[in-house]
Amino acid sequence: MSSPRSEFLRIVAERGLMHQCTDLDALDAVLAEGGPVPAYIGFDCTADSLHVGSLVQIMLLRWYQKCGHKPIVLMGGGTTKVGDPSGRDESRQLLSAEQIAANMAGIRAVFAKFLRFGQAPADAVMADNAAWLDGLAYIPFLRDVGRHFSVNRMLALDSVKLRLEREQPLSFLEFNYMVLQAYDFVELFKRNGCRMQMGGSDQWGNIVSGIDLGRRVANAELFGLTTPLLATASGAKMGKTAQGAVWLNADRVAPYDYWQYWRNTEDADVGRFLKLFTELPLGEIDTLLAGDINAAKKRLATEATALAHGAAAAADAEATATRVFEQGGVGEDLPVVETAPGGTPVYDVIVKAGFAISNSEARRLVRQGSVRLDDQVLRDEIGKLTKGKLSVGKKKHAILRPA
RNA sequence: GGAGGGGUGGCCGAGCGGUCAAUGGCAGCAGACUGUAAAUCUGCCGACGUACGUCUACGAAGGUUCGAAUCCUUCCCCCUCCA
Repeated sequence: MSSPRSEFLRIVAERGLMHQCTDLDALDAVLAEGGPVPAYIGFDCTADSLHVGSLVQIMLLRWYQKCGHKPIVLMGGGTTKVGDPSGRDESRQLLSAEQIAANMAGIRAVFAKFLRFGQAPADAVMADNAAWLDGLAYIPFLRDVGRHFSVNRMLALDSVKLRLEREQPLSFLEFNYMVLQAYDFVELFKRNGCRMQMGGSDQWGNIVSGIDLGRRVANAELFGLTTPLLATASGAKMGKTAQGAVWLNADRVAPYDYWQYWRNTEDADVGRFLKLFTELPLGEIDTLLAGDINAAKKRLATEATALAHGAAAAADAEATATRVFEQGGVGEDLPVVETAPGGTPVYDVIVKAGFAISNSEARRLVRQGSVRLDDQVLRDEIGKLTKGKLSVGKKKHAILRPA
């Protein structure tokens, strides 16, 4: 297909958001007809927030809505009880119903930042597959849905095949996951007229299963579209740092740290990330890339932070970064550590600031000469501090303040 | 059910009675170089303690021994082949 007629597919192609699509031409025709076409992406409720690893999918839904279509966010309240075997060597730990409910609430809050929810035709809606999965009756389900699934074919799908090839166990529970996900798609078609499922490229098999099932049980023409599996230029998974995942909610990762995450993007990734994780026009991105690479990174950081935390928080993060890194000062967004009246030992302060996970590690940092107070190297690993700017290495800074 | 193989630090993977807090690789952290980048080189990398040191750790529980990740017993889990 040379040039898509629908705005959505054009953007998706231009920005590198698409990996595979089941029937690009037919989908293009449907989307170009005008009128909101509902499409969904499913999210497991395995944590109480989403992280940068899910950001491409979130951006996809955002663009989808911007193009006048209706995004459906499907919460896997039911499927999370089963666990998706895709891309994993071990089965997921089973979560309790309470945990799942709590996680769902957290994820909902993340989406509120990225999508417009409401009752209008192109407003986003949120669904929970527990609504139809929890009450399923086993025998009727097997007869109505199970008979359409070929075990022979399921065994050939990557999610199953890889596990078997690696001689890792695959329980019958997990084996059912794709059946349930396929059923979700059909159920969303029946309930919301949902025509398309999107997801990461590891979801391809699950998505196609849903399309097949839709054709068989509902005579529906459904579509699938996947995003590329993202890694940094040096091969690391997106969104993983030493401290853990880069979460999208401010409780877990402060806007300042979120901004820093993007600021430290590898050179080779800046262009790709600007297209994927900001909404800057392509022309402007080209201009940025033609200029100073560090300016482009700052722009990336500010734009991405604005999407997740709002423009004000993004501006604050950037202002703090400028003061700290370019002017050697301090900024309001730096983490604050309160010190005890008589002073708090250096190592203790380092741990409290989150720059080391144990006293031993903090002491080591001091011994290595990596710790500074107001840009003066500290050598005494038990010395007490009361106030000033504490720095560990080049990037970690915190403000000490007497309690 | 039978036969065999295996469970070691975040991961992979050596060790197979003392010199083992446990080789090596990856990941991570810091230093140098730079641009808050990458690559490269160097150092660090269980916890607690200013330090001599102490404690916890090699699937679990017992045992043998002056001394065990290493030997014995039982148990749990995983894999392969056979039924």
